[in-house]
Amino acid sequence: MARPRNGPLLTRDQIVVAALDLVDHYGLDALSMRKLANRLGVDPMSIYHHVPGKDTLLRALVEHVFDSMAQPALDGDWHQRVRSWATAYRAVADEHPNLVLRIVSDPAATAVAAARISDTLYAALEASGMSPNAVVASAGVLVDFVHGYCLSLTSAARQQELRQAFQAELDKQPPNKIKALRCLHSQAAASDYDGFHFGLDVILDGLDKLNTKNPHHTKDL
Amino acid sequence: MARPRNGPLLTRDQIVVAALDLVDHYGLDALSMRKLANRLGVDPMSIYHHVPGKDTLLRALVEHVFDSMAQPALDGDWHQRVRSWATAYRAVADEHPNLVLRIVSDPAATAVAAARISDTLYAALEASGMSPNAVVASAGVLVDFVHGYCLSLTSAARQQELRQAFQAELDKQPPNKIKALRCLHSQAAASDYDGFHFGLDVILDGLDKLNTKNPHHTKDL
DNA sequence: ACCTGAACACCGTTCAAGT
DNA sequence: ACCTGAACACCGTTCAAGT
Repeated sequence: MARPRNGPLLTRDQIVVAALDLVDHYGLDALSMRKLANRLGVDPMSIYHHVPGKDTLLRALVEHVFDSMAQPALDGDWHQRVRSWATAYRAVADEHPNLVLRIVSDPAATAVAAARISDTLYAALEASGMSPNAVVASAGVLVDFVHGYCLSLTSAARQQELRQAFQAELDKQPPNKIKALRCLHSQAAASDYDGFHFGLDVILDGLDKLNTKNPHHTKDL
Repeated sequence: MARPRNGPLLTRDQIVVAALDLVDHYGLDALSMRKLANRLGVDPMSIYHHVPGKDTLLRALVEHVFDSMAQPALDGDWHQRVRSWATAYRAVADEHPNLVLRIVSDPAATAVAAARISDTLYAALEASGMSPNAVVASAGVLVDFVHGYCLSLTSAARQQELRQAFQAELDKQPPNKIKALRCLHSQAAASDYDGFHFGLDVILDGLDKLNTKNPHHTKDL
């Protein structure tokens, strides 16, 4: 309760936690330096003594959520290890859906965050016997898929809106062209099927095929 | 030169084209209703007589760029047709990198835009002999990968910044943990290798395997 | 019907001033 | 060293008024 006599009123960590709370509860657009200061009971400008600006603050948010990411399991075959990595990555997105857009769109933040946790992904891929070049290329495919999937998850939170837009678009199309689209639509609306593991399986199978076709390949990607 | 006596000073199409031009040249953040009006030589509020607000305007931009998307080829086997679809989609992102973030993050816009062009993707997947459920799931994987890849392309435009952040992060890591990361780093910096086709090949191979393992499967996704 | 300008409720950030 | 308040240069949008 009693605040320490000497310590600063504000710490960088308090700022980051409060900002993340704001984003998680009210969305990325609801985070403004002024609202954040208000929530911290402080003058807007006080924040600038601990963080250089809003952009740095957002970067710090991304770092913060990746710091709390679960360490992927290190046992099992390489398929399982890759799945474990992807699942841990996805969990971060699930816990902070309002931050996903920033996670996937800020290259610096992503690079820094990814560096902390992607050793396990590279190690898992190396365990498959791929060449270093293939490891890098494969990691790229996996990261891109996971990013795209996390984005689609975020959109799913606004699925009602999406469904309406989709329905309106469907109604404008000639009926003979949209059988498959209606299928997607009803699928997306009704099913609780999770495309995440399906996608991982497809990619892992594809990497298997690449390995058998081309064992110890080094430069013919 | 002479403007028609009766027509309105402003049309929705002029607004969309000018806004896209602003985004393409100066970035998404540089698009403000006020700057747009200025560029059109008009009062900021005049725009609101043709477009209800900024959000609708951004949605219209996405629709506009997808309207100009190349129609994917309809010949060839289903692998080629999927590649053709993905390439056409990617081309849109290449031509409007500053809009990619909006494209992948606005579910309504994406749904509407995708409906216009994804018949070809579904048709291609159906030609592989998959069940309708598998077609939908496979399309999801492909869309997610393409979205993730397009985002990484956008980031690549700011690769210099990314590389610096990455280097800084590398220098902080213990040297024994980062061999693979350094590999990625130098690869990303030096190579002109395109992960796009590699990713498509991996996914298509994975879908092949799924088809042979499980011909005419219907519900065991 | 279309366009305008003033006004409102916001932003991020700089700067000089306080303790 | 840390915090504050006024100020600057912006936003998107409402509203009443013009033609």
